Amino acid sequence: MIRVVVYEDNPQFREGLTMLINGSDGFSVLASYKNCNNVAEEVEKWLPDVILMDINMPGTDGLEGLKRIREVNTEVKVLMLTVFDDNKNVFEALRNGANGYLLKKTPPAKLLEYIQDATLGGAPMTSSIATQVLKMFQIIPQTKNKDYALSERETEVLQLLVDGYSYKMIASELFIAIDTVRSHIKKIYEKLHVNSKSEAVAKAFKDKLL
Amino acid sequence: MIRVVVYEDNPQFREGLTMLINGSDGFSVLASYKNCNNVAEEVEKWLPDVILMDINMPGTDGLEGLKRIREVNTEVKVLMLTVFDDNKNVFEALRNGANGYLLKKTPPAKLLEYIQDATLGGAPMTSSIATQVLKMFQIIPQTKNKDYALSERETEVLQLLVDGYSYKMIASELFIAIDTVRSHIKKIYEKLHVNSKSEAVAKAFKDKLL
DNA sequence: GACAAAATCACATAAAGATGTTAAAATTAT
DNA sequence: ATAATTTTAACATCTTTATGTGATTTTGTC
Repeated sequence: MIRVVVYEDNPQFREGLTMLINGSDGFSVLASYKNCNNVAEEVEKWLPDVILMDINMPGTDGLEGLKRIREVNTEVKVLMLTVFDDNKNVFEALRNGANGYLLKKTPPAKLLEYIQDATLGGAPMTSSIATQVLKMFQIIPQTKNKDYALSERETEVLQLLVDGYSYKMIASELFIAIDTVRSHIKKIYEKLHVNSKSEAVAKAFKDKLL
Repeated sequence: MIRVVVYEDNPQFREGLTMLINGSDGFSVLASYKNCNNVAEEVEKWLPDVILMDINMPGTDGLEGLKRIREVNTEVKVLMLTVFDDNKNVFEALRNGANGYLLKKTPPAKLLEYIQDATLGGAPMTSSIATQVLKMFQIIPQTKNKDYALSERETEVLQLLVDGYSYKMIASELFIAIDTVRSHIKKIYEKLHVNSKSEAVAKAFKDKLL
């Protein structure tokens, strides 16, 4: 039995969802609420398998509700429901640990399937949402990770430079003489084609060297 | 009729896929290949709706094949097939425009469903893959953009520091005295709570200040 | 106009960093 | 085993940076 809690402000839609789910074998609505004002306590009380969460609700909305849920429960599957596929909300929801993102126009049979899918570890999404998600990935620039062939020790020293250590601090951290630190850094500068600490640090960030 | 092209080096699996798809109503395999060596021409020749693409193949592998496909065709749906859910490959594939990612152990009925799902704009993924994808989103840090209330001039100076300028260079770049540069930088350090150039640079990157 | 914040500049000094040269151990690769 | 690379280290020197203190000039705001 898949146990569901519903958050949806529209009474008609809330009732419709409840009837659909309760009327289906293997599904049961434990409770339904019209906002997320007390979502943390409610989730801890019911311990549902799946939460259907409307995005747009008066009072505490779905995104905020999701955050509060994840503070107390990382297991429950949360499916976001929305009328529009708003790019920003999709991203924000997934970043905050939503398990799926569905448009409200999803047909009843599909909805049940999606709920089950979520309990099995899937990430059910309306296809228009899925398309958006895939596009987001393509926006993310590739980690170039240029290879400057830094040795292990050099990488270690660079890491400390990035962390704001002085030569003296690096020396004591690595139990080597300060002149050795100089040697390493000189070599690092050669390899990175820079000639100052801050340039090396900037390059480390830009090229995601660490 | 959903028109499919298959790339898979294992003859048994390739034949199995072909028979499954051809034996199903509404699906048809146009061609199947054991590597991606000529993937661009093949895709342009067949213009399939969906491509099933094995990741691990001798010669040109699936990831490289995907890239070549996207250079000539952004419409065809490409579903990656793999034995293991290797995090790195998943990310790389989605970044390069894959439409879905399936484990080879996917049951035949599900596979057909996934193929159809892809043609409808979905992003079919085996649930273990979907979980990984969702986790990736959570790794992406929110753009905090902390506000240290740097003045316009200070921001300008910080930018030059990040670009590796020395005090002297900044002075000549901004047509001010080097002591003025010192003043600004002292103020910047106060505001950022740091006390060296490289720390300021690191902080600028970390907090996406520029 | 008064006031506050920002930008400008100067002088001094101690600390940190950059650079060159040289070279011995230790480790790794061939 | 020999060569190549890496890691270690010392010494000298010059430049840059960090920090303090104080002051004048702009600029924007009430």
